[in-house]
Order: sequence, then structure tokens, then C-alpha cells
Amino acid sequence: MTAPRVPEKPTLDGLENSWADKWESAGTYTFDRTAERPDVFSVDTPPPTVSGSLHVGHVFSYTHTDCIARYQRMQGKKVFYPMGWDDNGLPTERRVQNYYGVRCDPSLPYDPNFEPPAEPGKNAIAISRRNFVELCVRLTLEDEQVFENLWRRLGISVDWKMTYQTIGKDSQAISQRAFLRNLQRGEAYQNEAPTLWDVTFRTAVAQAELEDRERPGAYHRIGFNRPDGEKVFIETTRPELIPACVALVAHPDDDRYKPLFGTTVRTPLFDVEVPVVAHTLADPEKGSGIAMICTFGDTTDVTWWRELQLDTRPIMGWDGRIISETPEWITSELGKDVYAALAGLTAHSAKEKIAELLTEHGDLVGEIRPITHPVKFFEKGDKPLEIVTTRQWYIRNGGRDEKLRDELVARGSEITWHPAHMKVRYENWVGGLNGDWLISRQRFFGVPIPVWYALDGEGNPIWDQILTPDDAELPIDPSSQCPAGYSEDQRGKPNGFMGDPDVMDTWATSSLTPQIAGGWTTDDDLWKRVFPFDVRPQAHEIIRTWLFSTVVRAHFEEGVVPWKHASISGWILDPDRKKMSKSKGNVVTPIDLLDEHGSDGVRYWAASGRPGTDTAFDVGQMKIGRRLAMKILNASKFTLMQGSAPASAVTEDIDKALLAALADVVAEATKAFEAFNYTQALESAEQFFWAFCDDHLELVKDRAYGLQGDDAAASARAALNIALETLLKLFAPFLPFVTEEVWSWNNEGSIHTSAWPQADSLRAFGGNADVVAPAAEVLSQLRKVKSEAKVSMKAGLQNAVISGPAEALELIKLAEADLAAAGRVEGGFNYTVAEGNIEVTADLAPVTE
RNA sequence: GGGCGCUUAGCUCAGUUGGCUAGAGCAUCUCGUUUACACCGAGAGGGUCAGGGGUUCGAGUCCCUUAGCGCCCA
Repeated sequence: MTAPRVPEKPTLDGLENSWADKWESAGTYTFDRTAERPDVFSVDTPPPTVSGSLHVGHVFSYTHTDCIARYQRMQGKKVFYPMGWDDNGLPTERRVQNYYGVRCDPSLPYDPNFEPPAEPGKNAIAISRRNFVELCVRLTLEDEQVFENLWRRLGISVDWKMTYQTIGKDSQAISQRAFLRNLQRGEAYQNEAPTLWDVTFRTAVAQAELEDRERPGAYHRIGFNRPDGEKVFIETTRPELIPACVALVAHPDDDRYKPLFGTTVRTPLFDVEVPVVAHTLADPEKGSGIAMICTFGDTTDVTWWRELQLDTRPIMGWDGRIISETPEWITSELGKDVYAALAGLTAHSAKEKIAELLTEHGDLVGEIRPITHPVKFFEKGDKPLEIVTTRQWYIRNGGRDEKLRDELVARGSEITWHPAHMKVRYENWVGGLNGDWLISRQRFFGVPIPVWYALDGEGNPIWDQILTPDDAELPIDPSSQCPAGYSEDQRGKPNGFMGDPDVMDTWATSSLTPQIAGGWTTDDDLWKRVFPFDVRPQAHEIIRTWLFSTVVRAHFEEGVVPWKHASISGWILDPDRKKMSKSKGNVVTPIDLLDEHGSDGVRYWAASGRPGTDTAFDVGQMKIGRRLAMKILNASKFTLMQGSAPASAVTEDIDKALLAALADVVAEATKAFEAFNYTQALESAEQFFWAFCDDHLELVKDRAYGLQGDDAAASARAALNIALETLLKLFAPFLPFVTEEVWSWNNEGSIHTSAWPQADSLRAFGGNADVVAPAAEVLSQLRKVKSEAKVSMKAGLQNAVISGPAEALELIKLAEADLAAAGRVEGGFNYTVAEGNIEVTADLAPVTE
């Protein structure tokens, strides 16, 4: 063996870039495509949203997965660890709009020479859809490079030859293919249904994109007419929806309204007859206790409408204005006149107008009472959502089918959850679904829904005559390609065709990340080596979206769960225990953290956040991590400088005891890693390592120097080398840079592809681990004597007496010589058998000059 | 309103299936420039385990309850 190349002054500085480059050129993390499925550990990496903002939360959770992946790699698994970029969807559109100062106007022609201004101007430049999409692609490529640089710097051990984009050609093809297969099997369908609708963006909005905002509103007290001439008063914040009223509703136990159930009333102004119905969702405390149900004022209306099977009387257009055409159900002359006055108005103006007319006719009584109430908004929008009836695409998810729902709930139990209680969130969500998954979006930048519709003789779409592309053509864009049997000049013409104008929801593609990364239908050889995946790491707030939708797709397509394990990470909290977020201005730039504390230091902090547990942002932990890395450098330097000896040279009891104790640590760390508990694995190693430095290195120092003979020295050196190698490996998943650096001093190859340590081979030395603790206790008490006497640790002692139980003393005697040397105890120890704890007394030796 | 989680030292957190005197790091105080390490080492002080009740020989741990915090859903 060649002498180790130990630097004079080891340093952590510069390790990140230097090792990231070497790993890249050596292909350290390249996936071995020849491996069969049982030998593969596959990771369904979350593709981060490439919106340009790198969050410390990314660093946190991706480190967790990397620690697991590195462990598995050292266990001999061929790790399939790709990286995806989620560049699909609205976040990218918005970023492109702001970054370049442009907006998409699909009516404009493509300008091949368009160049965005260097700085976004005051007014957004309108550009064609194709120009817009080109800018999306351009900016996401830049953003992805920034992400990749960060991940490399952080030491995330992905195979950078395996990256994908959710907007990439393959992703689009797979997304469309999966959709078409869902369609063929009846798992995807289109339906006209109440849909949450943003009137500014003119798109359907999914539940996951909603947020509540406090907005001012006002209660209007309005009389409905009973057949007997009496009035029933409701209080509503949306009087403009009276023409859309389909019923009044009160709580079934509400004595005030019980007599009315089953009767009908007539709406004011419009004189439309509506039933009075009972439902437990009606709140007797709210307003007058009886409410009008409209199609649709809010999501409760939708629930009532669905559960009570009420009529549908929509009046709200997709542009947020009252539909111009007078509805057929309004038949009275007054009703028609009033409606005409409202037609074409925005919800806001219509409200004012109808309040005026109601007052005029005496139907609005009392004061209009201002309130503040939560109103549903699209998270990116600035007008309240309306609910309109639209034709949309859905994928079945059990929301309307009990059998499917039960099957999907059962799938949740086939996944091992880390931590286990996260399964409950899945079950609650799936169990509580009450509608299918809306996947169509009226946006520009996304995967197009790959179908066309035949047009009838008048040019109207025949919705159930769906034209689908050949699989070989995918991906397709139905707005620029035409279906088989048609030519482009038939687009939009009678007896011609039209393309579906919508794109799919981001989740409709993200739910296929195992398929995209694993080469489903594009690389069958790869697919069979990696699917089902071993682990899906992700955050808990998207269990209901990403995790669930992925389970749905795999359930339909493969009839299995997509992964064996789901590893759920927590939030990063700021010091005030609030979730860190950009809007609060408390976000720290990850790259600055890596500069300041080193990647290993930052990783140490991340790894100290247990699976699924929210963790405080704490630079203190990063400093501790850096200190640990520094200590590893120095302890390694010391150990390697003592020289080496073959394993057979380990003969001293204390050396064997050290290895036996280390065997327990290896067993603990291995068990913890197998349970995805990286934090516990780190803690075990760390705790042992500090004791190793503070106690064992001090104990055997003199002997390693050769002061007790060659054999004794060889035993110390051999054990130190074995322990060091083992410890480096235990730390390697967490601190990939410093461990690789030290490894390189006396090894070829990478520590990250070396074999994970075995407890059994350490136990084979036959040591008694029980020696370590009492020996450390004696050493500690010898130090205490000196510390209390306020003398140097180098000071000599004499008349040392160790008292304690006989068994403990026997163990201590096995380390006697090293204890005496490390404590500078002259004349050795006297022993007294006594009940209770180990006690050590000693006098200071006289100082001889 | 429903579900899940959390509450242990000044701070950040461990604490397995109940089992000696409840641990670690940071911070604080005292000491020590010992040739692996001053990005250091040694030692010390510091806790009514959120409150109350129960089960048990024994509860930080199990059960009930109250309060506070967080997240998800309605």
C-alpha cells in the first residue's frame, strides 16, 4: 500500500467544485443500464417548478433523498436517479410575461424575427402563441441550468445524463398517449359541468389552485313570494344571481322554515317558481337562516344542486358578464325587462343595478349590511372566481365512483409511508373526493389535449365524435395539425373538424413522472428495469395532488402502485415558526448558504430534519455540520499519519472493544437507513465519532506512537484505520465532499461507490463493546480532577484509585495501560470494589522541573 | 366544524416495545495555547417533560381531558 497523501493543512474550501467535476468526468453516479430490477434502486425525483426561484426548501428536501440514494448505492444497488424539470403550465407563463414584458395573443401571426427587449417595458408586448411558447422554452432552459448548477454544487448524486422536462417532446408524447389510453378505456371523459372559472384568464381552475381572500361584501335582505301572499326573506351577498335561483334552502331542523319545506315560492322581479328545500349545510345562524341556491354562486350551491338534483339556470358568461340572451325560464314581462337591464353587465355592475330595481319594487328591505367574508380566488388571479358551466375533460379518480375510490384508498396501503402517519392524509383526501379530476385548462403553454372533433353541416362540433391521432404521431398539436382523413383547409368548416383548444393541467403530466423518467413506451428495456419505482420523495402538501394523481395513473395503466415507498419531507420554518416564503421576505438564497457554510455543512443541517417534520431554518446547525466536516479532516489526518497495519494486528482488548462498539453503530445506522430514517443514521455515526475523537484517539495516542512496543502500536494503528474507514463510509451519504476528499488520500476510486460497512465483519474481531463506556468514564473523571484543579490536561496524577462494581473494574483493567498513559497517571491505578457508580480519585503529581 | 401533527434546558431537537438519577448540540460560566484539530480541547451550571386526571410496582412514553401552536380539508 502506498503511503497516504495527507495534506499539511487540510481544508474544506473548494472541495465542492473540484469533486463535482471529478464525479462528472468519472461517471460516478451514472446509472448502470445492465442492472436487473432487483438490483436497482429507482427514485421518482420531484421535478422542481422552474420558475426561477431557488428556495432553501429545495435544498432541504432534495438532500434527504440524496442521502437515501447514496446509502443505497453503497449497498450495491444500481441507483436510478434522474432529474426532471417542471416547466409546464401557468407558473412558467407568468414568469415569461414578467421577465420579458410580453403577453400572449393567440390571434396574432408568428413573427420569426421577434426578439424580446432587454428590459421589460411598461406595457406588455402582445406576441403570437408560437412566439410566446418559444420564449417559455428559452427561459426555462436558462432556469434549468441555474438549478442544475445548484444541485451539482450541493452534491445531489443524480445521473445528469437522465434529465427530462415536463414540456419536452417525450413528456408530451407520454402525457398524450396516457390520456388517449385513458380515453379508450373510458377513464377519461368530457362533460359539461359547473367549473370554477377565472374570468380574467378565462380558464378553468382546479381546487389545488384556489385561495380564499377576505373581501368586502354586503347582505341584501330580499323577499321571496309565498303562494299565500306572505314573504320569505333571504339575505344574500349576490342579488345579481336571483335570475339564476333554483331553490331556497334551510336547515332541516330549523323550526322557522320547517312548514315551508316542500312548498314553492316565486322569485322577486323575475317571478320564477322555485322549491323550498332542506339541507344540513344551510346554516341557521347565517343571515335569516334561509338562503337562495343559484347556479352557481359558490361551491356550496354546486353541492346543493348536485345532492338535491335541482334545475340548472346559468346566467354567468365565461367573460364574467351576465349572458345577453334572456333565458327561457324567465317568462314574465317584468322579468324579461329586468333581465334585459342586467344583460352584458359584469357581476359588480349587475349587483348595483338589481339592488336599485329591487328597491324600486319593494323587494329589498332594510339597510344593505356591509360585511367582510372569504371569497374564492384563483391564486394568480385578481377577480373573484365565478362558477360557470363548461365542457371540460375529466379523468376518473373515484370522486364519483365508490368502487374505484375504495380501490384507490387500498392502493395507499400498498405504499410504505415515511413517516407512517402521512398515509392518513392520503386516505382522508381520497375518501373525501366528491368529483372527478378536471384536467383541461384554457391556457397556451402546456401539453395539448390530443383530440379533434368532427363538425356538422352547420360547422358546430359534434362533441361525441372525437377524432384521435395515431400513436406514432405523438406528440401532436391539434391546433396546427389535422386529423387523419381531413385536410387543413377543412379546419373550422362545415363537415370539417376543429382541434380541442385546451391544454392539460400540469398535474396531468406530472402524474406521469415515473413513466416519463422510466421510459414507458419509449424505452421498454429501461422501463422494466426501474418500474415500479422504489421511492417517491415529496412534500406533504401535494399528497392530494401529485402523489394521488400518480397513483391514479399507475392504477389505470399498470394496475400497481407506482412506488414501494413514499418519503414525505416537511417545511422549512423561519425563526418565528412560520413557513418560509418569498412574500415574507425571509428567504435566503441557497447558493449564498453553500458559499458560507459549505455544502457539507448545509447538508448536515438538512439531514438533521427528520422525515416529514417541519424544521427550523438554523444556520447554527450548518456551522455544526461544518465543524463536523472539519473534525473529520483533522481526525483522518491524525489517523492516517500513524501509519497502517493489517487487520490481523488488532490484538489489544480496547482496540477490539472499539470495533465491537462500532459494529453496533453500523447496525443502527443500517437499520435506520433501511427505514428511510437518515437523521437517525447520521446521529448514530456522529455520536460515535465524537466519542472516538475525544476518548479513543486520546486513549491510544501514546500506544500508536509506539511508546508501548511495536505490536501494541500495530494493534492501535490497524484498529484506527478500520474505524476511520468505517466512519467515513457512515458519513459519506451526508457529507459527500469531505468524506470523498479524505478517502482520496489513500484510496483509488470513489467512497460513494465503495461497499457499505458490515457490522459482522467488525464483530469478527471478538471485542467486548462493554469496555468502551467504563473506560471513557474513568478518562472523563481523570480529566475532571485536572479541570477542577485548573491545571493543564498534560499535568501528571498519582495515587489514582478507581472504585466501582467488580465487573466494571474488570472491564476497566482491560484498558489500564492506555488509561494511565492518556491520564498521565504515575504508578498506575488502585482498585476498590464498591457498590454504585464508578468513582475515580487522584492527586496531582508534584511538578518536577 | 372534521382530520393529522406538535408542546421536553435560554435556543434547536433526541428520547425505540413504559424501566436506574430525562439526554445531545448551540448558547452561558470556569479552565486549558497538549505537535490531528483555536473552524480546538476539558469541566460545570441549567428541565414541575404545556396543565389536569387516570391505568401501572413504575409514565416524557399508554388512556381521557383542557389549553396553545402548525398544517391539511370543509
